[in-house]
Amino acid sequence: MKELTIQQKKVLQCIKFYIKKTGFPPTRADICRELGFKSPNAAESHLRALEKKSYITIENGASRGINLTENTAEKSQTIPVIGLVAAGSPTLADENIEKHIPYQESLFLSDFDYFLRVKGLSMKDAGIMEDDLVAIKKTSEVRNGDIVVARIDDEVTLKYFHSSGNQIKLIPANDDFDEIYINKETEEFFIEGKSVGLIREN
Amino acid sequence: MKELTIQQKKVLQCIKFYIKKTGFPPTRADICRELGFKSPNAAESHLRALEKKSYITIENGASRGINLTENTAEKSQTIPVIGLVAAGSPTLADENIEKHIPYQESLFLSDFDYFLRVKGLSMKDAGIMEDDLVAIKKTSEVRNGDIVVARIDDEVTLKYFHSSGNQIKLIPANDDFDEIYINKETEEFFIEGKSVGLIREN
DNA sequence: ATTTATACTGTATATATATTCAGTAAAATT
DNA sequence: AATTTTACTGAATATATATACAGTATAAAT
Repeated sequence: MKELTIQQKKVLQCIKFYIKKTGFPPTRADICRELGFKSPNAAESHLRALEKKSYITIENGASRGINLTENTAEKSQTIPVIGLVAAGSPTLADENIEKHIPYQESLFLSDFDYFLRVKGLSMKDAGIMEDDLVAIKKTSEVRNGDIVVARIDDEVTLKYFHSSGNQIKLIPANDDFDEIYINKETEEFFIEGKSVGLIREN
Repeated sequence: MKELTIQQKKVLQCIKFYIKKTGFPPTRADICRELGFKSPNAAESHLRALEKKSYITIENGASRGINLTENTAEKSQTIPVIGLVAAGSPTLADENIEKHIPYQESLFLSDFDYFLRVKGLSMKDAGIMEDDLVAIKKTSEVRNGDIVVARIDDEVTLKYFHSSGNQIKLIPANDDFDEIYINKETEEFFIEGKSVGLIREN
């Protein structure tokens, strides 16, 4: 997929927006109106450039005969799947994103920001198995008993959360693993988010 | 939403199909071609009827200015959630359907037919917990090791499947539960489908 | 019993629209 | 240094398209 110029991106965005708004693609004149061009040929040439780069197809002779390519058409929103990397927090940076999966609003009861790919079996008694995708909502407002994504010294982990006084307990759901105790005052600690759902692809 | 006549339904289907195929709505002439009308006014009148009944909106003067109404536009399909009822098989009959949840193709690796709401903890070591939604694909082609929905004497259960010779073993993933042995020849037994994924809403 | 909606054919036409041609100019590529 | 791509203006035009008008006929609603 060849890169688009800034203007070409604007035209493509304009087409997408127009379709979203009206349900049908724009004419050359419509594009000119939206983007301030004074000649329909300005739109025409951009369209042909977009066609050449395979972002759209054009049905010759048909009015509004613009069709967004499969890659170009906005599918239902997608949610990134992030690997649980030992070092570094789960960011939405490209290099951490495993893939995107289609997302439907109201898939879970709460909205969420990304899926975390689970490594290891430290939460197996909570029914969270290796390679499961845990839906994570980015928040630091968590309650005792929540399953949270916690970062301690650049290490990220998924555990039950329990706080009392200055002490935070991170509790695994597996007897083979140990509880982690953190002193709020002295130790660096951060809650990335909490689990609001789970998907397993098997 | 007023009822449509057979012809109006055909026209509406034609519009939907055309948009799916081409990415933009049909002209009056396109509709005539698709449905065999000889006058563009046949299409025009149907369109105005559909507009009157609020199935579409028409932007006057614009070519292909047809827009499917929110209700008319096909949303993502929904998948039924079925309770694991002790007696009786999970059918798609209305009385068994708990609710529908939005479905996105390619949510799981395989397609599937319904979600089964899990009762009990007989599969807890497989990470399947109470109230989880197991995505079930209706099939009787299962392999050893698959998690299957089996029906024995009108009782439905979710277990690991293992077959050897005339004997079928249904194995729970919980030491508190017993394995079930079935003789293919003598006992009535039926595989409803197999698990291809899981969703947990928490 | 009368009106309205459905379901078309057939003709006509104003205009909406794609598309070509002729230019200009700067930036990027070869 | 020469060519191609980008990024437009401006004018012209064939045709794609919506839409009105004149009919015919049957079914449904009031």
